This record gives sequence, C-alpha cells and structure tokens, in this order.
Amino acid sequence: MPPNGRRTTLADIAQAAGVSVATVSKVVNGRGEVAPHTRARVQELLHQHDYLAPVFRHTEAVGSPTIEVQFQGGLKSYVAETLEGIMDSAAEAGASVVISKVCRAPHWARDLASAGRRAVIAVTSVYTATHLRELARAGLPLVVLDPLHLPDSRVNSVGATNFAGGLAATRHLLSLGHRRIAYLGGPGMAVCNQARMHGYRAAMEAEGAPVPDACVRPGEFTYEAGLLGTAALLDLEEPPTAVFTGNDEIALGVIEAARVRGLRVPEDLSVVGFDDTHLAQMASPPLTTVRQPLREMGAAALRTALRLANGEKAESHHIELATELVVRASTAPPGG
Amino acid sequence: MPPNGRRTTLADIAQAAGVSVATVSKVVNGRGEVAPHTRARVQELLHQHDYLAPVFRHTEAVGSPTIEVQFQGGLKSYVAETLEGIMDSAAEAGASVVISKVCRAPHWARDLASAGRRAVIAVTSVYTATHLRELARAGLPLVVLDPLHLPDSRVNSVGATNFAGGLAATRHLLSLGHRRIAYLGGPGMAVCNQARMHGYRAAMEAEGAPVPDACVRPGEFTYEAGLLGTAALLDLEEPPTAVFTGNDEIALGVIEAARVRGLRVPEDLSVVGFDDTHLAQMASPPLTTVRQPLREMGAAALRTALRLANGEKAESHHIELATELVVRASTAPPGG
DNA sequence: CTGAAAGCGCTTACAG
DNA sequence: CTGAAAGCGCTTACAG
Repeated sequence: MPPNGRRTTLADIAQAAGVSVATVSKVVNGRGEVAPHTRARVQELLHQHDYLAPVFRHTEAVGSPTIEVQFQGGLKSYVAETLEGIMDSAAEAGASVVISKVCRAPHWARDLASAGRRAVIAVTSVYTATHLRELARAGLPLVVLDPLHLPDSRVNSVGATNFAGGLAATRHLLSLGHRRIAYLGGPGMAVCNQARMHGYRAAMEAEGAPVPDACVRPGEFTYEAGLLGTAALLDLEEPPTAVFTGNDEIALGVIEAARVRGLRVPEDLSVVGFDDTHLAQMASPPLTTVRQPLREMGAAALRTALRLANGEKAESHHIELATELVVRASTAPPGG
Repeated sequence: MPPNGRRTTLADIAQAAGVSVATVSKVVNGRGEVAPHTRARVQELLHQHDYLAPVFRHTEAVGSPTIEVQFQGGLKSYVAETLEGIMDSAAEAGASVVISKVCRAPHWARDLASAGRRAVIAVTSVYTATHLRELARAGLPLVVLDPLHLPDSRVNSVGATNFAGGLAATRHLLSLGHRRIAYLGGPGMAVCNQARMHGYRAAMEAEGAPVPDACVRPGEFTYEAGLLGTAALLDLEEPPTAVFTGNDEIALGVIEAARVRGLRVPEDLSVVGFDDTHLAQMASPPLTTVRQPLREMGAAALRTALRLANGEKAESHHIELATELVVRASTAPPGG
C-alpha cells in the first residue's frame, strides 16, 4: 500500500513511525542499536506497508519472470512429464522454473514472493483455504494442475477430461467382449479419480453390464496398490476378465500380479491404464491406456501462471484438455 | 575487476571513458540521447569492468543461492531421481533449484550469472572446452553428474562405480550358471558405458567364459534399443541365456522382446538392468539391477556446487559413489 | 549530444 | 538509543 503507486520508502515508514530515517534503516539492516519496542513498531509498519529492500526490487522489475512449481511426494513420471511441458513453455516465454516440494514454513508465500517468484504452479497438491489466503496476501497467483478438489472459482486450475477417459477405456473393453470389468482406482476423494470411475460406471450401465461392489476398488496411485488390488480381484468367486486402472503405475502392478499367478496379459486378463506416461510404452506388454496430454497441460498451466503474474485475468478459472484412448498390447478379447 | 574489492560504479566507468556519470547512466538505461560511438565505448567498458546494475546486485549478496540444473533430452527416471536428491539437499541448505534444458544462446553463461545463478549442475551432458570457457568467464562453477567424458581435473564431477557394477552384475549371472551372457549397452563413447562393459568383460574373462563379438552391442540408453538389440541376439546361432544391459530402460526392452518371442523371463532368459530407477521395481518381472545411488549422487553434486559457489574448493574434482547389485525376479539359473 | 546540478533513497560515523 | 548531517550511487530535467 505505497501512497500513490510509488514504492514504499524508508522515509514513508519513518514518518508513519515518528522516527528518523536513520533508525528505520538500522531496523531494516538488523543493526543492534535500536530499542526493542522501537524496532518492533518499525518492523510492524515495514510489514504493513510491504516495504521491499532495494536489493530485492529486481524481483518486480525484471523481464524474465520466475515461476515456482511445487509438488508433493516423489518426482514420478506423471510429474516429470508435466514438468517438461512447463519447462518447454517457460523456455519459449523466457521464464525460469524453480522446483520444490510442498513445505509450508510460517511465511512460505511471502518468502517466495520476496525471493522473486511471480506465480506458483502446484502439481496435484492439496490447497486449503489457509494456503490460499497466505498466497493472496503475498500477492502470488496460483495455478493448480490436476486439482484434487472440485474446480473452485477462486483457484485457477488445469485438468483433463477424466470422465470421458473412463468412458472410452471401459467402452474399449466392452467392445472387445468383456463383461466382468473391474475398476482399480486411486484415492476415493480425489476428483480426478471420481470422474474416471463415473465414466467407467456410465459405460457399464449403458451396456447393462453388472458392477458388483467388489469390482470397484479405490486405493493409492501406486504399483503396490495394483499388486494387492489384483490379488483381491482374482480371489473373487467370479474374477474379472479385464481391469481398468486409475493410472499407469497401478496397471503395472496388475500386470505383475497376473504374471505371478501364471496369468498372461492380455490373453487371460486385459489391462487398461491411465495417463500414458513413459511407463505405459515401456511395459511388457505395452499398455493400452488413456492418454492425458501432460505436456500440453503443463504448458497451459505455465501460460496461465504468466498471465496472472502479469496482472491479466485467465480466460477461465478452469480448463480441461482432452484425453484419448491409446490402444497397445495389454487388451484383447476375453478367454484368449 | 573493480579497483580494490569495491563494486564497479558508474563513476569508475565515467572516469575510464572520460565522460560524465550522467552519460554512463543513460547508456546503462538505454536512453536515446547518446552518440553511437560514445555509447559503444561506454558499453565496452561496462562489460570489461563487469558492471552490475543495482537491481541485479541481490544476485551476489543474497543468502539463499540459486543453482541451475541443466539436462539434455527428456526428463527420464534417471534424471528425475537425481533431481530429487538435488532438491532435498537444496531444501536443507536453503538453496533454490532452477531447471532447464541445455540450450546455448550466445551469452548463456553470463545470462545465467546475471539472473542470479551461483553454480550449474549438468546431468549427463556433454561439455566442450568452449562451454567451460564461457562458464569460467561468467564466474560460474560447474558440477557434472554422471560425466560422459573421463574425469578431467578442470571439471568437478560426481559419478558411480560403474566398473564394479558391471562386475557384480556379471558375476551374479555367472554364479547362477550362465555362460553365454550378452552385454547390451549404451553409447560406445560414454565412459559410464565403457566402465560397465569392462566390468562385464573382466568378470567373463576371470571365469574363462567366451565373449563373442556379437554378444557385446553398444547402442542407445532406450527401450527401443533393448527391443532391437534383443531381437538380434536371439537370432544368433547360439543365443545368450542372459543379458546384462546398460540401463533399466534397455532391460525393459529386453523383457518385452522376449515376451514377443514367447520366451519367459527369467526361466528362458535372465535380464539384469542398471540404475535401479523406479522402472526396475515396477517391471514385470521386477528387475534384478545394479543400483546407482541417484539421490545421494544428486545430493553430493548439490553440496559441491554450493561449496564452489562459496569460493571454497571441492575436496576432490571427482567423486564416485558405490553401486550395489539388487537381486529381484528377472534372473534365474539357465534352462529353467 | 553532453554534463553540471539538483534530487532521491539509502547508509553510516558521530554527537548527544 | 536516537537522529542531524555527510556522503554514496544513481537518475533526470534542463541549459548549453
């Protein structure tokens, strides 16, 4: 809140605090010779007026903006490929990309802002109202990639057409002649997972295929979850002949679980993944999967972040890019 | 070259150029009203004296250093896992990590320096003498991770004990009873590949096992290379019963090539990878491989980069971390 | 096109 | 512990 568009100066603070510029300067530079209560009052005012020391000013002026990309957990294929899209798009725009794991120290957003970041892109991370407030206070725009929550008009986000993807995957299996198709999904409360599952349900219902409760299993987006989930499915009275999974990692677990039981993929069990990360192409057999345009999604997120950093509005607070079924070698008619 | 430790100021340049400070200021700020030849002379001097505008000075002063990590090609598992090590270590040290793809515009090194980078970490990238000179001129230290060239005392690098890894992998196969073991490697001129291959050769020779030329194939570090190489190996008069590969991606290609021919892994063909990326754990069957401590290597590179950025010396210009054989399900005695 | 001069934001040695 | 004053590096309106 500098008076009229001007930067806040030490003189502004000095006047507001009723002390000399020299004293304010000492506080800013952490010199010792200031009375504690004077120091406290001045610090409070510096904070309120959003004072930025000259050394940090480049932050706002410089032409090449820096975007912070945060993610949780490991740098998995999904994140890596999204990141590539972000990087390519940033290189084109002359922007820099800083990566970090989500870690919320007391003033994380303010710290990012004063380190020169102009916007934050969060990859599949949970953001609460508190985080949003921190970010807003620091003046940092946020773009969420593959949001875990429902699109919220206060947050800008980029996703993919998950429902359509679930529908396409399931229809593909149905068209091959499968009827007993299971869904081995991700966390139950993640919207992307819910949409994929409902796409699956919609396709099954349209075909009049039964969906027993035991055939729809939420879980984690991991290989281990695929391994365990498949074991449970294959122990069923009437095991499925095909499994549609929440992502490629789960699908790889399914393939391995089948192998361990002496089942061949796709002859004895068909498997469809989701994402089309490199994992899908390098699986044995190569995985039929629903492609998410991860690079394009990353690129879109970066462009939106840059626009917001520039004070412009995003065209829409949420955009979704199209998914697409990619048929490879892990699906075949049942009873090979 | 500021006189005596002091920063170069506009006054220094003005004096050297025999013009007023005002004129130099105009040149720095790109204002129009300066004669072309005056502008040229001043610009030359600014460059020579390494003048840095106040807005950019934070670059050198600030406590939280920024490290640029560059890599070539895609953000593959190998790079992603190394990057995780770099990030964790950076978070601990309060440093920031900027990622970018190698792309060498005219003044790339100088541009990085003036954008505030304090060091560069190159992941498996080729650096020529010219690049090194650019970097040196910009005052930017370099650490190469998994160098493609032989350790050079002018470059700081971090690697792994590749020869020992090749030896361990091959011994493992020999101890299972294999004699016809092939090596499907990476690029012939990459030192890491050479070391792995010589480890393989050393183990074979020690055992008196023959190494026919057709059984040692250099190639790319890719799935496709694994696919193609295996096809060639299996077409041999006496095909190998086991394949040791230059990295995990190649190994996944081998597994798929075997499957396509109706061969089971490990019953009909044993496969050993290299790296122990996530790919290895998620393969079907899970891959026996030589673990490179990628996170630790990344962490070591970051620490070295920070030390160099600080003007300290690295303890050694090249360090190697230990590799370790990880036995999973892709290896078994021959003729299962 | 150039530079003397006024001025700005900041720091610091020093008097109180 | 505080602030008046000198000074530094830079910018800019203006006279030449």
